[in-house]
Amino acid sequence: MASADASNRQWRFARECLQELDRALGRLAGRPRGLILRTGDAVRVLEQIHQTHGIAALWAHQEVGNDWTFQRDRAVRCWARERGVPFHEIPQDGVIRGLQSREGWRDHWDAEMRRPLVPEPPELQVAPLPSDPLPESVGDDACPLAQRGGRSRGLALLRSFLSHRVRSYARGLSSPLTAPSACSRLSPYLTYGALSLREVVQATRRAIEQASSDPKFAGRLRSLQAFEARLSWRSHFVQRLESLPSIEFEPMHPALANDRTQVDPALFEAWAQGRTGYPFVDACMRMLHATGWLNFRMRAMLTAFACYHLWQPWRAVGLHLARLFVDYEPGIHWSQIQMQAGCTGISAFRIYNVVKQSHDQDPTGAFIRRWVPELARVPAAWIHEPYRMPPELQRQYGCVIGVDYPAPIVAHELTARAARQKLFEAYRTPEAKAISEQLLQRHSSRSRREPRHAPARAQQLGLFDPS
DNA sequence: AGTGCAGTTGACTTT
DNA sequence: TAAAGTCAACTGCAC
Repeated sequence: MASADASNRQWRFARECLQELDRALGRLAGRPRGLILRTGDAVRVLEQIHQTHGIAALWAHQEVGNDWTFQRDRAVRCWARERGVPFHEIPQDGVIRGLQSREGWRDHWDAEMRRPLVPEPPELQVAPLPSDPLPESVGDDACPLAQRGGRSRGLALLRSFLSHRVRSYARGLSSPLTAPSACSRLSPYLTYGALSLREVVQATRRAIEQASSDPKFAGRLRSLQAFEARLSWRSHFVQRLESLPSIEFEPMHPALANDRTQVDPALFEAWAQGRTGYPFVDACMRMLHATGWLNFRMRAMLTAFACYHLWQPWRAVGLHLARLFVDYEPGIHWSQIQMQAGCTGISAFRIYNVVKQSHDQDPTGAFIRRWVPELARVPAAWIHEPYRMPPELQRQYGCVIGVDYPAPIVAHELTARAARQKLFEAYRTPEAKAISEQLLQRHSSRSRREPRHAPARAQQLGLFDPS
């Protein structure tokens, strides 16, 4: 495996995208296959092709990936310079390399998204080069319920989302029960480039126009606007990693840098495998294991539970989740992990109450029963906190705590309170506040509208809320 | 009919 | 898309 954030479920998705691209390019070239694939060290592969055929120029998308892709691209740039091969990298998603100030960034993003799509070429000439086979798998993480890759599936999802699923978007995205169908599910297609952000934004804007002009579709206007806003937040976070690549390894704000550095193997594994004794947390983790996807709010809750209630290091937490997300996108991921772990110093701390979320998002317990079969017979009254059941009920419902299902690994109210205290102490000092101010200037968004409660909230840390 | 009071709601603050 | 606490305004009800 190339790096600690990579997993076979991601590779399988990418592989399916490549296979479909291969066939599509083949059609343009009038052959069964159109893609020439090479595996191995990028510089060595390029050098070999250059030796045998001569490379006139390199064209690539400008990737904002992890440190591994960054180092690879640096090596390729270096090689291309040495060999006198022009290397063109095309900026993606409105992200700007070498950005100095966030001023005007939103307008730049708007303009990028308005530019016309590049048309498909009428035909293609494929060089007569041999192609390596695609590796079958890069690990044993099968994830059979994961989304399948390929542009046609991405387009079908885009159509179904904008034509009808978007109606339940605003209402359905918070609960893990409704989110799988209410959310667009386009994220992995955007991550792997099977769909372009620009084509998704443009399709969304057409739907917004339709909803604005046709009363029949007026009801979905809010959802569509919320969706477009999230697409722009997506670029915002990728931009953050582009501008501050250290956030993959170092906390943005040093206030807690020397705290929370040790993994507690028992607590961490219980969280990582969905055995915390909190049914809603465990159901979310197990759904993620099984499907490779979870809605945003529940991702945030899992992260907060690990980093606040269990006080585990954000990077270990982030790596585990990265491997489980089929749609792992480094820029979004590390920005979000740091925010939800309280490492940025420029966002409000969100310490979720996992029992409250359980009641709010899964009132009947249907979601828990689906993913935590140990609790299948426990009625709604006890399912959120089965450890409160009297022993005779535990026996009656076939779920003895500590035997059939674990007891809670921490007392969530106590550990939440402790985390809150530590956070506010760490960020209260004048030095910490000064650093927050600097980070805010450089890496927060510039909203076109004034924040609603600017004066009151400026006192606090929570100026900026992406959601 | 007006008063007292428990309980609710919503805006806002604190952690 | 935090949660919990505070407080004032409001509501429904008993008397």
